[in-house]
Amino acid sequence: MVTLKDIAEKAGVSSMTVSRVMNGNTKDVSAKTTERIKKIADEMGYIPNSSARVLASRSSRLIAALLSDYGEGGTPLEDSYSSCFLGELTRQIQKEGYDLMLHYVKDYTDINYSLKSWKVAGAVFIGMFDENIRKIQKDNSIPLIFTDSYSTVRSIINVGIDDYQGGELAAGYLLEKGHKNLAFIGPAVLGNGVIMHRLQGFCSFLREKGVSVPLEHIVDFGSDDMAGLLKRLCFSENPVTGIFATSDVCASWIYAAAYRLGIRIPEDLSVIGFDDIGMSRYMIPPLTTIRQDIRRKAKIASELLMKNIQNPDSPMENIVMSVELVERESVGRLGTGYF
Amino acid sequence: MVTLKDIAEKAGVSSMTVSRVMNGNTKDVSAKTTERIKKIADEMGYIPNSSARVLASRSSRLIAALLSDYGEGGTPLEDSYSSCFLGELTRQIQKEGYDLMLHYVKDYTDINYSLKSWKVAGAVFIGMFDENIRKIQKDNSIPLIFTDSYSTVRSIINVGIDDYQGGELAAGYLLEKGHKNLAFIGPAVLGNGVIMHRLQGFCSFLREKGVSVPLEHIVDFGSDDMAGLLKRLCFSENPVTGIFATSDVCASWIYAAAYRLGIRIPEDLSVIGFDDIGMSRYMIPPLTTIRQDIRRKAKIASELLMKNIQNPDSPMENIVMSVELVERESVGRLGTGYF
DNA sequence: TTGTAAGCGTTATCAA
DNA sequence: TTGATAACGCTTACAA
Repeated sequence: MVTLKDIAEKAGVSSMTVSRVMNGNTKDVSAKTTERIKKIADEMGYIPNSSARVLASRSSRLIAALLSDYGEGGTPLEDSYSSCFLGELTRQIQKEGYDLMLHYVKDYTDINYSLKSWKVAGAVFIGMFDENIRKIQKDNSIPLIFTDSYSTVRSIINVGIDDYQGGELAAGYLLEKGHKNLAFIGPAVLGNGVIMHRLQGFCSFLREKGVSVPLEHIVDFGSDDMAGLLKRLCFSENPVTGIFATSDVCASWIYAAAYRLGIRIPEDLSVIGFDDIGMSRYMIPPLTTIRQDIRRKAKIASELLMKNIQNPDSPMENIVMSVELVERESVGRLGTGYF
Repeated sequence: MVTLKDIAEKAGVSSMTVSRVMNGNTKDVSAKTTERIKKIADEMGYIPNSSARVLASRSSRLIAALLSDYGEGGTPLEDSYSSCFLGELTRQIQKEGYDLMLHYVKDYTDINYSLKSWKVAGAVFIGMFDENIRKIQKDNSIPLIFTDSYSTVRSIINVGIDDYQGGELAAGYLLEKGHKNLAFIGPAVLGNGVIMHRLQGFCSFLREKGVSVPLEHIVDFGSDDMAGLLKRLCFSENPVTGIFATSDVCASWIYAAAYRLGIRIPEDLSVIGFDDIGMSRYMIPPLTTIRQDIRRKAKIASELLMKNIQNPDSPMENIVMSVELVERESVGRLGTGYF
C-alpha cells in the first residue's frame, strides 16, 4: 500500500508537502515540486486512505442513503420508484466527489448507527421516516435530507411533490371525461401522508364539483385479491367507471385483474395512475398518469445536501415539486357512444 | 462524541479493557467488569468509530457494490433486474454485519479507487465486467465476486445462470407450440456473453430440430423503433410467429408496439421473455418467460463473499444456477384453429 | 515554500 | 484479567 510517506521519501520531501499537493493546495507548494510529486504519486499508484483522512480531519466525503426496511419479503429497491431515485442520487453524489453508503434501517438505533459510525457528511432518507425525525435531528448536526415527508416537525429539509395537486388533477381529468362514479385504490391512508394528501386532493376537488366518493370506494389495497375488489366495484348496480390508483404499479395490478375479468380498459373502466415510471407508457393501453420527475427530485435532494454541507446555516427548505398529468389512453370519455 | 477513552475513565479501567468488551472478547475480561462497562457504554450511547477501526486493524467490514455506468441517460438501477439484485444483496450483506458502499464505475481507475480507498473487505460486480478482470484481481487480494460473467479469465468467483439452457428452453417451448418462424430480439450480441449464450442455446436447439433462424431475424435492438421492426418481421410474406426477447422489459416493448400495430398476442404473435421480473405476471397477456431467481443469486453472491472473506484460500467457484420456463399466456399454439 | 509535532480513535502486541 | 505503548495514514496548527 502506497502512503504519503512512501512518496515523500522517494521525492525527498516531507509527507506534509505531499499531502498538500494531493489535496490540491498547490498555491502552498512550488510549481516544480508539485509537478514532481504528482508524477511520482501517479507512478506509484497512490490512492488516499479515506479512513485515515476521516480520522484526522473529523469529516468525511461520505453520504448515507437510508431506506426504511419493510422486513422480509420485498426489499425497498424492488419498487421502481425508489430504485430510480437511488440510481440518480448515487450518480449526483458521486459527481460531487462523494461516496455513498446504502443502509436498510428499521428503527432509531439503525439510523443512529449509520449516521455516526462512519462520520458521514450528510444523509438522504428515502421512504417513510415521519416518526423520530426530531430525535434524529437533535442527535446529529449534519445535513439530513428527507423526501416526501409529511412530518409534523416543521423545520426539516425536504423534497417532495404536491400530492394534493396530483389528486386534484386526477379528479379533474376523470370528471372532464364524464366519470362520476369513482374509486380510490392504494395502500392504507392512515399514517401515510403521501397517500392521504393524494386522497384529500382527489376528494375535495370532487366535492367542489358536487361529486362524492362513498367510503366503500376508498380502498386500502394490500395486493391480495384485486379481482375480488374489482368485481365488487364494477359489477354492482351502480358500477364504478373510473379508478384513481395511487401508483402506476397498483394500476398495473388493476389492469391485470380487469383483463382476467373481461373488463376492458378504457371502454368499461378508466384508470389513472401516479408516478409515471418507465413501464407506464408501455402498458396496454398506455397509462394516463400523474407524473412526478423522480430524477429531478433526486437531483434536488443532492443539491440541498451539498448546499447544506458547504453552509450548515442554510435555512431549512421544504421544496415542493409540482406534478403534471400525462394523458395517454387509459381513461375514456363516458357517454359518447364509445361504449 | 463518545470514545473508548470516555467510557474507560468513567469505569475506572483502561480503554483497552473497554475495547475488548465492545468487541465481544468477553473471555478476556471478568464478568463483573464486562457488565459494568456494557452498561456505561450503553448509557453514554457509544458508537464505535469505524474509520479508526479500519486504520488500526487494517481491515474493514465494508463491501463495495460496483455497477458499471452507462454514462448519461438511464442509470443502471433503473433496470428492474439490477435493482432487485442490489436490494437483496444489501439485505444479505447487512445481515452479516457488513456495510455496503455503492459505486458507479466506468473504468479501471474508478474500480481501483472504490476498492482501495476504503479498504473494503470484498466487492460484488453487478453488470458487465469482462474486460480488465485479470488486472483487477492482480491488484487486489480481497474476494471479488462477479455476476453473469463470461470472461475468458477462468479463475474467478462468479454467480451466473445457465443462459444457454434458457435459450434452449425458449426454443423448445416455441417449437412445441408449433412455431417455426422465429426471431430473437435483444441488445447487441457481440461482446455480451449473456446475450450470446442465450442466442446460441436458442439457435442450436432449433438447428437440431431442423429449424433455422435467418440472420435478419436476429435483431440487435436499441429500443428505438420497435414498431418498424415488428412490421418488418410480422407483415412479410412469411411472417414470424414467435419472438424470443432477451429480457422481460424488451418483451414489454414488443407488447406495446404490437398493440399499436393491431398485432394480437398470442393470437397473431407469440412472445417469450427472460428474467421473470415482478411485472411480468401482470402484463397483458401474462408473459411466458424464462425465470431466473434473482434474489437467490444475490444470496449466493453474499454467501460466496463471506466464505472467501473468512477463508481467503477458498477455491474459485463459478456457480451456475439453472433457469426454468414459466408458462403463462403469451405463447399460443400454432395451427389449432386458435386463429 | 517547506517541515515538525501532535493527535484523530482504535487495535496489536507485549508486559504485568 | 488487565494495562502500557506503539502503531495505522492522514491532517491541523504552528514553526522555520
